[in-house]
Amino acid sequence: MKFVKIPSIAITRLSIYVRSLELLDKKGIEVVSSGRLADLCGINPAQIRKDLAYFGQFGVRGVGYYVKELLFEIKKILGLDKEWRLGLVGVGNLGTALLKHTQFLDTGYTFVAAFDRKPERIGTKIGGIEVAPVEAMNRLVKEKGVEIGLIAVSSEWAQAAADMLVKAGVRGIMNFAPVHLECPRHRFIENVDFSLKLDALCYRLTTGRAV
Amino acid sequence: MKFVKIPSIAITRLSIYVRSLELLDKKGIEVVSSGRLADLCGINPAQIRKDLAYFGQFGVRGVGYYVKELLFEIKKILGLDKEWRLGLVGVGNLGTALLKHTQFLDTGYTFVAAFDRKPERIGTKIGGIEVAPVEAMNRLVKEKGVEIGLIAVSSEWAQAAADMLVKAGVRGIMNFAPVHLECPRHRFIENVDFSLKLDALCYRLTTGRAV
DNA sequence: GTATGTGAAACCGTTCACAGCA
DNA sequence: TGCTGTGAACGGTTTCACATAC
Repeated sequence: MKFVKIPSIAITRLSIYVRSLELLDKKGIEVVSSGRLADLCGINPAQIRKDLAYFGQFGVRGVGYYVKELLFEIKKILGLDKEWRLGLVGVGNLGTALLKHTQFLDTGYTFVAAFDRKPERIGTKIGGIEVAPVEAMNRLVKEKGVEIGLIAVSSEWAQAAADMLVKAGVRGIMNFAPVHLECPRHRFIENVDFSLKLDALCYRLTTGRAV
Repeated sequence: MKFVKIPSIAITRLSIYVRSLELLDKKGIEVVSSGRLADLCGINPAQIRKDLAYFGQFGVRGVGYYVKELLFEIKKILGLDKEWRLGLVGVGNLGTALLKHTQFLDTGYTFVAAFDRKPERIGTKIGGIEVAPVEAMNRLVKEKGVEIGLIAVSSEWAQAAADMLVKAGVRGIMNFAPVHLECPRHRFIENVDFSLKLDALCYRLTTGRAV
């Protein structure tokens, strides 16, 4: 077994391939070359072959890749061959939108719990999930099997929310607050920070640079 | 004048510096070294100095950077020394959350228009903005001076929304739909794609790799 | 013939280390 | 002395080009 370092961005690209492959599969297309897939994703064909090579040999020389097979393999690599249970912290505007975001339903993600600090929100039902007080987090995370926590609270409370999730045993966190969070080793945080993206857009519009 | 290529990620880091500098400024701290700022942002000090060096010399050797001055300069570089007018396309769950997201108010962004296809949503007022039909886009973009368009429609409609915005004269687009959009030259698109981030999180949780 | 898989080269971004200056 | 500004070294990612296999 060879140990090669896998660029973290390669993982993101695998997700992009999954999207295009699902589209091809829906159209009934059975075989795809790295060149064709590259066009669909806007990525260099050699890049695609290299990304796949990190994990094995999935293609047939002179032919290409079988769509269903490759889709299955990439999903297995990413861990998308199971259902993931999500817990939400912060049922404000964004949190509510996430709970109601039914598009999660076709992909392997399901909300199983939602938490908030504010008493007036406790007990309300949004997207079929009853909002619980943060004090119930330890218990509910275990009961419902929450594996990934989504943080949709204000910047000031985001770190506290992360700490509570970690303490309750959650190992993966998606943070929507525009702030850098700390977490212990073997816990993972991904940040979704759209104000950074807005700023980048302003820079581009101001300078005309393609960045 | 020297032409050096500026890494696009450097622009994102400038936004991060702005956040930390605003915090320092609020605390009344007047001078900061690259080392101290590096600690706050979780970034290498040499990286910070290099990022700033792309745009000029803002520090004082032996002293550091004057917080207010550096803040002013970086904001000018990013184009954040003005108010930016936003237009929203798609007033569903996410779109509604964005309109109500009052945190935009303290940063230089303001929503001035919102559009939707669905007749039942037209005319409703959300976050002080009246929802208009997409047919009114050409007129309203000019009237209200929309500079940046936010796309919060489903994947199927995202490209159509982008085309309409571009046709109406919008040069910058933030796309929240999980799909790759095409646009003409000198138009800029930034994608906020949290399903890619979720997938990356699953990979990390599955493999235990820090990526 | 055609498309994959992969070493090697090119490219780009980060970090080091120190010269330059207050 | 202390910290910035920056050329050079380093490390990682992307692209090329071709051997390999169907």
